[in-house]
Amino acid sequence: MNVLNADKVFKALADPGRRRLLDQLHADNGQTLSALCPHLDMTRQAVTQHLQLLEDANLVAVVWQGREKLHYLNPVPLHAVYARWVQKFQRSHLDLLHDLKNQLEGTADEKA
Amino acid sequence: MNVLNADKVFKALADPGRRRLLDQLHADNGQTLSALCPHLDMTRQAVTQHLQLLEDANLVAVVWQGREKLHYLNPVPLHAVYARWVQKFQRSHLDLLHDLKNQLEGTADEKA
DNA sequence: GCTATATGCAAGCTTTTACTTGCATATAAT
DNA sequence: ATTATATGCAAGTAAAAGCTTGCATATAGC
Repeated sequence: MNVLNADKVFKALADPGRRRLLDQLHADNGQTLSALCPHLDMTRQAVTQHLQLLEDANLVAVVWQGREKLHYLNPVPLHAVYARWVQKFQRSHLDLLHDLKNQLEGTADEKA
Repeated sequence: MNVLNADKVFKALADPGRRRLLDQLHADNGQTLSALCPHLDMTRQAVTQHLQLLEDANLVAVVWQGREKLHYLNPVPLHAVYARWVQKFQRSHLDLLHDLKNQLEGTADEKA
C-alpha cells in the first residue's frame, strides 16, 4: 500500500489538467510552480491544488530551493499500476473475441 | 481517438467500484448484470451506471442474450494507456534521483 | 395467460471535485 | 529597507459524480 495507492493514482490521472502537468514535467523535469502555470489556463492556486494531488499520489516529488518549489516526476506508481492493472488483463484466454466465440458456440468452459 | 479516449478510460478506472467490476470480470468473464451486483454493496441501478461508464471507455463490451446482458472485458484500452502513459514515463534519464542529483550538483542540462 | 426474472429509464438527493477570489508570508533583488 | 517574486492558506461557488427510489418493459418459465 506504500508505493501503490491505486485509488489516489487513478484519481490523480483522471484529470486532463493533471495529465498535462505530467507531460509538462516529462518535457522538462524539475520545473517550478510558476513555470508550470502558463500551460494550464487556470489560476496558480488551482495548479497548486492539482500538483498537491499528484504529490499525494506519489507521482510527483517536490524539492524546495529557496522560495522556489521544484517538481519532479516519480515513475514508480505508474509502473505499479501497470503491473497490477494492465499486465493482469492482457490478452491470453481473457481475450474478448475468444470468449465471445466460446459463448456463441458453446465450445468450452461450461460451468459443469 | 478511436481506441484510446484517455479521459474516459482514466475516469472509468478512478472509481473503486468499477475497478472491482473489472476484477470480477477478470475472475469470470461474461457475467450478467445480476451476477455482478452481489459483489458491490449498492443497488442494481448503480451498478448499471458503473458498467455503462466502463462500456463508454471501451473497457467492457456487452452481448445481449435473451433478457440477459453479458459483460466481457476488453483489454485493448488498458494496453493503449500503458503505451501512452507508462512506457513514456519509465526510468531512463527521467529518473527522479538522477535529476535530483544533477540539480544539487549543477552537473549538466543547464538552460544556457 | 400469469408470474417471476432481468433489465431500462429518469428524476432527485448528497458528496466530491474543480476552480476562484482575497489575503498572508517568506525569499530574493535593488 | 523597500519592492518584487514565489508561494501558501482558506472560504466560497459551481459543476460533476455517485447513488437512490420508483416505475416501466421485455423475456422466460410454469
